[in-house]
Amino acid sequence: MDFKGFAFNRVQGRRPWPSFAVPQPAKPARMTVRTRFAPSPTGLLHVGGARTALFNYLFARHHAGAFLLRIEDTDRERSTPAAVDVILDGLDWLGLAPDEPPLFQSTRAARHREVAEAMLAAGRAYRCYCSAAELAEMRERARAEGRPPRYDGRWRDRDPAEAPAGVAPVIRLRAPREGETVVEDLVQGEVRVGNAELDDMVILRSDGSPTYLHAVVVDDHDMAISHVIRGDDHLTNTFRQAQVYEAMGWARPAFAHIPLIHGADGAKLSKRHGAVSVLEFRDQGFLPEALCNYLLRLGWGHGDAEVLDRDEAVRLFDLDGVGRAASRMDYAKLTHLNGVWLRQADDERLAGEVVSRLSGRAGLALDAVAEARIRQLMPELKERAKTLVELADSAAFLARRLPLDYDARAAALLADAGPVLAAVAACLAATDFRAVEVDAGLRQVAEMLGKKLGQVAQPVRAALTGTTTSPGIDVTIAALGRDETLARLHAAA
RNA sequence: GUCCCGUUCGUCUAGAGGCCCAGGACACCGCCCUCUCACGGCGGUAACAGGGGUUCGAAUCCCCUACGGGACGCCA
Repeated sequence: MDFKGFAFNRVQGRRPWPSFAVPQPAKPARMTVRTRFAPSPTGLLHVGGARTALFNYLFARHHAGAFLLRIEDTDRERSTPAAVDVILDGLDWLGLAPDEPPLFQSTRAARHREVAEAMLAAGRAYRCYCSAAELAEMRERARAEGRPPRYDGRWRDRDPAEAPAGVAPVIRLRAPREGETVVEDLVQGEVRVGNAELDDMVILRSDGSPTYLHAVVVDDHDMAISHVIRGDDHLTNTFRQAQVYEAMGWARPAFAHIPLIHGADGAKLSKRHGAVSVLEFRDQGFLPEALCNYLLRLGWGHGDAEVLDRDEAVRLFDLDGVGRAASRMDYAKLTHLNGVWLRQADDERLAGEVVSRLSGRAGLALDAVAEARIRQLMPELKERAKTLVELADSAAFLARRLPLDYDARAAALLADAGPVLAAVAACLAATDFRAVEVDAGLRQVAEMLGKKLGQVAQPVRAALTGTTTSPGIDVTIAALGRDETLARLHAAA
């Protein structure tokens, strides 16, 4: 196995990879499950890619194997370090860090060329001197005649001596013309195609660089990948890749093509469908465990299981639970799931998220006092929010300073609430501001005034928060504390 | 155009010949709980794409049609 191609330089110093030590025990390599996620750095990690990564990760973990990352950056035009960081950050956030340092495909060009040359030497590939114009014309004619646009193999058996001068050739795979290529796909089942449908694909470009289809095979082989789990847009590519394995006499990995994710309208997922990038979901206040949970259930099911943490997912996940049809993003369900995970999340962690999301907002005093209030009320706040954005909004009143802004409904409630607020203030002043005492006090005031509890609580809520919704008024008052509560009551009275 | 894949409530799915006049979850609609908002509880509307077979019996097996998606580059 050759891992010399690993590029450490780009990732060094930016994050601690879980284990830099590459575990290569004496175990038979083929028996070990090794999966990989192989995105091309094009600027964003979208949810489809994230789910592919998740499935690869879960499958590897389930089988006590390794999960690897390969950055397919052979397209130097589009690949930038920033785009690589987006992928790394996204995976990191989702908790899908690979077990070995990422392999950058661009560092492996020499090896790809070497394999292509070997195929050439073995007669399993040949040089083709067709010009771009020639190929275009070939496709054009085929299309006009209603045939599939294929390379016709004109240099397949031609004497290289006839090569036109000054033309740099590409290397093409000498693919079988008869029979058929069969792929046993772990998700799609047995898929077969007649070899006559396939043409001799280019494996090495005229500039000596490898094509994607070729590089992937060489890298998967060299990385000892046992299971290739990828989007089903690659299904038909698999036939050609299978032929490369064939030509090199390499054992094929197992393939599993998982269906794609579509937007709510059933069309291919794109920006116009709303959030598609995982970092975007992070900014919109989704928790990584919620996104993972949602993505897991998209295209995979296990009985009625809906809410699954990482451990359960690892325990239950396997390819036989993966469906075959494309699924649509459902933001409502994701949001619901996020609420479920939010309620289960650690208060301290959520308080930290809220503080960082609130800091920088105008009119807020995020001092130690405010943070303490947020922490204290967090168990109640998180019960009511579906996203971190909502959570932060709902906590903002704890950090506001007088004078408060009242929204329309709150203002209406406060219009003639003076006497009620005064009575509440007077009553509370005598308590110790613990929730139970506050509750008892408010009930007393209500009874005294001949009002229902709600008729007292709502104006108070409006006076304290500037809005008409908040956690229970008793715990809200307790979190705000004596001085702030009384000050806000007086200000609104 | 050619090839490949797919099709269960609006959405995600359970279902691998009788347990299904199809179950769960989200969304939606009622009711309950209740100081607001949530949470929670209870109940409801809602699907096997269509047509042929096979079988005592089909959502489950076969064929056809329709629709949807994907792939056909010296992109990845």
